[in-house]
Amino acid sequence: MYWTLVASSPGVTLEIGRGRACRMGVEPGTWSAREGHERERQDMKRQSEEGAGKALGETVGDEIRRLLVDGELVPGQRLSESALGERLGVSRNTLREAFRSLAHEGLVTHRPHRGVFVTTPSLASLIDIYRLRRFIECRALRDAWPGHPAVRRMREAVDQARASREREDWGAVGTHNMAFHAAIVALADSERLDTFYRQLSAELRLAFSGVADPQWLHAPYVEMNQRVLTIFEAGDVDAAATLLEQYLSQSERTVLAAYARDGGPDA
Amino acid sequence: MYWTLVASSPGVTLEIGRGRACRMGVEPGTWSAREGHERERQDMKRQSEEGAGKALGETVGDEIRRLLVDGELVPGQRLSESALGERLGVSRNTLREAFRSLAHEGLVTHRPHRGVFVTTPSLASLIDIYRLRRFIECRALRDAWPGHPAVRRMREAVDQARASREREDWGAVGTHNMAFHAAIVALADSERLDTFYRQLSAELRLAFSGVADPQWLHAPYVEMNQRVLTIFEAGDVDAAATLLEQYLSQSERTVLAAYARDGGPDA
DNA sequence: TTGGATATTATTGTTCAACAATAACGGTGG
DNA sequence: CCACCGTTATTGTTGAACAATAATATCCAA
Repeated sequence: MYWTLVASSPGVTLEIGRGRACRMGVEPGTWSAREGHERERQDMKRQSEEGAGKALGETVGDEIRRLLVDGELVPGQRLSESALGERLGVSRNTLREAFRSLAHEGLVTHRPHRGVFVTTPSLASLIDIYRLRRFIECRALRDAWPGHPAVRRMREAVDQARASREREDWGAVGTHNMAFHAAIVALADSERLDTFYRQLSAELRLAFSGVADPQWLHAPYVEMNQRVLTIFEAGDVDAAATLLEQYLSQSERTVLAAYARDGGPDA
Repeated sequence: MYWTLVASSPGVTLEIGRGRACRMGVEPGTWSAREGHERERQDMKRQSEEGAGKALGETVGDEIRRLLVDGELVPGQRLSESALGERLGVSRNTLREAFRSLAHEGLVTHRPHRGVFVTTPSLASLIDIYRLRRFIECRALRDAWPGHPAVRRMREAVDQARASREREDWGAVGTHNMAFHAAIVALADSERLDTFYRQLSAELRLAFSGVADPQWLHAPYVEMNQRVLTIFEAGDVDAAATLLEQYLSQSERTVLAAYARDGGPDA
């Protein structure tokens, strides 16, 4: 059966329905690397080929996100369109599209005619982010259903953080700690809230990247996460939420102090 | 005083400091209209000239946002790059950059190789949005300081909504009602939360646009806003928050019913 | 007629080259 | 030290071109 297509106001068309299924045959096109950074450039292409229907622009965005959390790009850095485009093997236009997404997430800051810069979190940003974390996480924990699937994610995050601490892999400890909090937010069962929280995390991570001493930033909280989880699983959600709030306030003080010392305005 | 520029890893440069101020002389370039939609095209250009350093791409995004809230673009519509670009007088590349921002806000949905569509809010989205509204607004109201400047915005929104109701301008009633709720969120004094809520509002507005009968969607809530405000100003924040929660739940039921009737899957 | 495979077409994805516009830089002269 | 011009590198934007793909139309056989 076929449905008809109804045109409307100029510049737009209204899709009513669609026809039958279609074939999916794909023949990967050849791609020639030129000079320098060939590995990364091929990675981009391959990822885009394997990724199910994802546009190259989005793949580039993911790659830049990775460079950010890996600390290869540090706050304050200017991202030159031509140079970064060359490095990633994409054109300026494609890169600019990726920049727009990243700017919307707050990871980079777009200053017209001046360029795109890795966002330097301000003291006000940190305070704002921590206020929101208390706002969101505590409420999510308090209202949670103890049997929620995300509880399992909380448990896994704590275990993995502990394992990473044994290996003294402080970066991984930070990652798993953050996963613990993301799981708390997931208790609220809101897709939009999860997305929002992911942005907050990414921005917070930027602030961490400037701190000289990641061990003290992450290690102490493994046990605190464990305690929150234990109390929560015991069924005393109010106590768990209260503890979480104290915990977040303490974390905030630590981060603010470290920021003032290492990652301040003189990045 | 001049600071030096320090280069780092390939593809990026690190800006340490900057030189002196610079002149701002601007000579507006000529721009030739060709055929059709000349008014809109010139509007874009003029706005971009007047706007302080805003890139044309962002101006285009704002324009599309306007078309969306004005109902000129309805959910489900496909936005052709060439046609819409022609209509707005911008190139495809510029338009695509604007699309990326809009997609990130959830206003449009990007389906690779298929095009950009005005987002059709699902039932699940509406439920999610309303849950978040209760989550955010009630807490913001409960924790608010009664002397907060946003209280004045709440009052103004109620007054303007009432005035618009007299004129039977239901679209404006909806706008001011939403401004009332945005003001409530502003009580929390969080820049990020405000941005997030703005997105939720925009998405909700999309859902409204498909509803046939805007009067019943907006008119009843003018008085409820008034009551919430009165109780809040009287100092009983808990009662105000409780009333707001009931109010939001009722609104949700109304919207869901209207959605199921008018704006359902058969858009 | 039905169903499935193949060709066609319109659109998106991406690159490239070119130019306009601008901010930063360097110098000059007071 | 400051204000006033050129220079220059970068971003902003365009248009054309081509590749890649989804949707459509065509065809052929059962």
